[in-house]
Amino acid sequence: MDKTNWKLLKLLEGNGRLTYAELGKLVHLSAPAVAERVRKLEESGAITGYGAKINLEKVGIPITALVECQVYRTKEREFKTLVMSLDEVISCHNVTGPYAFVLRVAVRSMSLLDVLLERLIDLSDTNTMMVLSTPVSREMPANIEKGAELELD
Amino acid sequence: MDKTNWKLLKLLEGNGRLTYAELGKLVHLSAPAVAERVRKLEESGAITGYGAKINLEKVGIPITALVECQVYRTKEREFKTLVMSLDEVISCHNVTGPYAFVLRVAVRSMSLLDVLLERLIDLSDTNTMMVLSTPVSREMPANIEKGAELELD
DNA sequence: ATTGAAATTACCGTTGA
DNA sequence: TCAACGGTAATTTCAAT
Repeated sequence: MDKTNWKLLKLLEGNGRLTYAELGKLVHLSAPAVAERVRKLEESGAITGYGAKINLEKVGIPITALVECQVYRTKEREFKTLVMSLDEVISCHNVTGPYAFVLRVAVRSMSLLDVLLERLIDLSDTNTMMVLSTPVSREMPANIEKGAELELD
Repeated sequence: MDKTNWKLLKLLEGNGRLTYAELGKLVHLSAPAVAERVRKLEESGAITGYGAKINLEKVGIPITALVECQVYRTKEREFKTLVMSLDEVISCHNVTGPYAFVLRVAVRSMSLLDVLLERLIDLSDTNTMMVLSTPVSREMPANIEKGAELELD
């Protein structure tokens, strides 16, 4: 995990379709050298895949909310199952503290949010925060180079 | 925004490197037809780009936390500026409710989390939840097809 | 179907442990 | 001396048109 690999990760995070030749230009390496590094990053699980970035507003899903869920003691497993089955749940974090789960949900309309919350309320006490804007959104921290000359993996 | 476009979005979300030919097979369309659809999705801003998916643990960043920040009335702008400058902040949502901002942060060590929280505390009251696991994480809702034959864009 | 580009392979040189 | 890494070049595959 040297500085070059961090650069590659950051470059691929920003544009997952850069070619090895292009990456090579940017990190001052040959295409095969880059290919080998990327292959190892993929093999080690550091890179788990490549995906399109989607603007939910532009596809007709204008509403997103954060939902904190204080799950009833006996309903933990049931809750997890429910959450994983709900299409509208974009992310679900299991966290420390009284609110065991924090969900990010995306819906077409407030009425759909309503029915969603109804289902969650059967198994938990919820606290809902509507997302007004998202000034920061990325896959990994910026400027790792600063503290990083570590031996990893 | 017909059913085929939803399928394309979902396929590209899962694998941003699928070729037009491969996509064509999966949605029963010719490669050029798919290319044209994807081009329009990109042009309209529905697809904003393509990126690598990164496993933070595997790259030596094992700790992530959610931080709710109740920003002091007079410090809103200053807070936003600070947050956008912090490398460790992966996402920042501006939300309704007393906690104006919810951050997701990723760090190498608890001591780094400590210094990060120190800086936030100057401008806000914070509540920190350590992320134990993330059972769900995706870019867009699953199974949009259900309610969706809408005319969008 | 053709053209061009990118991925991959093979081979060799350098370096550092 | 050997293992790891990078460069060059040739080949093959494959995607875009």
